[in-house]
Order: sequence, then C-alpha cells, then structure tokens
Amino acid sequence: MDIELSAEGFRALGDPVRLAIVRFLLDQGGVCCATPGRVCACDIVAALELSQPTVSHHMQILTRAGLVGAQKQGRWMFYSADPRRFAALAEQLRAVADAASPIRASA
Amino acid sequence: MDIELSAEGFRALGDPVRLAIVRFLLDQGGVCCATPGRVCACDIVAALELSQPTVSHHMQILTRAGLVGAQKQGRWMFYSADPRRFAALAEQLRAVADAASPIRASA
DNA sequence: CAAATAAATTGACAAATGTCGATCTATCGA
DNA sequence: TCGATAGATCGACATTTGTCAATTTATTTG
Repeated sequence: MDIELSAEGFRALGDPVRLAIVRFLLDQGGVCCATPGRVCACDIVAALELSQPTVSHHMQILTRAGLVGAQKQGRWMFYSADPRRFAALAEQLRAVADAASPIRASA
Repeated sequence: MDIELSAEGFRALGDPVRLAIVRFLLDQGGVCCATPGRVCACDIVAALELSQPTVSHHMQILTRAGLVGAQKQGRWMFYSADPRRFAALAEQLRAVADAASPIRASA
C-alpha cells in the first residue's frame, strides 16, 4: 500500500540488467558453486559478463528492495529471489488491472 | 518476454509520483472535467499539485510504456490505465514468484 | 602466518531522470 | 478574429543512476 515502498520495488525491476539477474537466479544453471535454488555472486559475474563491483551494486539494490534474499556462507554470498515480494508486487498490478477493467460499475 | 520492454514498464512504475497518478486514474473522483473512467491532464495537475509540464512529462512516460492510454478530445487529453498492460506485467511477476517458490523440484 | 579468492566499498564519470519557468500550439467561446 | 484555456515542447538545472578501476575486508587454505 505504501507508494514509496512499491516504487522502490518497481524501480529495482526497471533495469534490463537486473531483470536478467532475476531470470538467472531462477535458471540457476548449476554453475561453479551453485546450490539448488541459490546462486553466488561470482556466478552472476561470470554469466552476465559484468564487473564484480557492478554486480555487487545491482544485488544491493535488489536486496534492499526485498526482491532478493542474501545469505553469506564462507567466502560466498548466495542470492535467491524472494517469492513473497514478487507475489506482493504482482498482486498490486493485478489490482490495478482489475480496477481499470473496461467493464466498470456505471454510477 | 522481451527484457528491455519489461524493464521499460517497471521503470515507468518505479516513481512515487507516477504511482500516485495511476492510483488517481483509478479513483477518478469526478473532478472538473472527468468523464467516468477517464481523467484529463488538468485534473492530475490540480490533484497532485505538480506543474503542468511535469505532469505532461510523466504522462508521456506512462503512455510510452503502454500503461496508460491517451485520447485527445477538444482541448483535453483524457488518460486511462490500460488493464492489459498491467495484467501482463503482473503475470510476469507472478511467474517469478511461482518459479522462485521454496517448494522446488529437487534434482 | 602468507597467499589466494569472494565480495564490499570508494572514487570517478558519463548518462539518464525529475522538476520547473518560459514559450509555443491547438481549440473553444464571445 | 481575439482572448482564454489545455497541453506539449524547450532549456536549464540538480539529483540520481549505471558502470568500472582500484582498494579494502573477510575467509579459506597451504
């Protein structure tokens, strides 16, 4: 319901690189150190061919927006998409779609 | 499916002012010249207390992203949220939520 | 402890973004 | 035709954003 919070979520998704990262998190193609359902930062760097600081920056934005969970394990940071947050944002858009439906209660 | 296109949609939603505009489009509280289901730019300027050029700019972003439809009628521009686009984006987020579900097929 | 590795932080910089005042264009009404 | 009004466009400006090289921090291993 909080507009500022929702905007942060959508803004985090409003970048092609970050959408690609999210997609990669789902694919989690079992690269070097991937555990089922989790992907480490190094995998993302390797897969998307971006510099390590750039990936770190994007992950910070995604985690701060609550879209991605981070979990440190030894040297590695494991990331995973948080289904609840995605579901919540999906719900909001669905609500707009329904409210904006051409079939509207005429006054 | 097109990442660049999706990113444009989410980016357009990633601003508190534009979210407020979308919400206002749904409320369409029957201000000065509002027709049921449509709101003119002047209503938005009045309601959100932004300058007219600023509103014009935001509406351009929303329409370019396909989230809002624009229709000129006489002196007025009527805007309305496009349910299809919102539904499409909602679907994408829902798909991520489902794919990222903690209950995953173990290999 | 020392070398190596994963990731965060810092500093820099170009590009994009949000905002407004001023102006221009189009349309309506007298 | 003229004045008023709705909205777009232009120009400017500060802020934010995306990116990387260089450095720092933390952890594992020889």
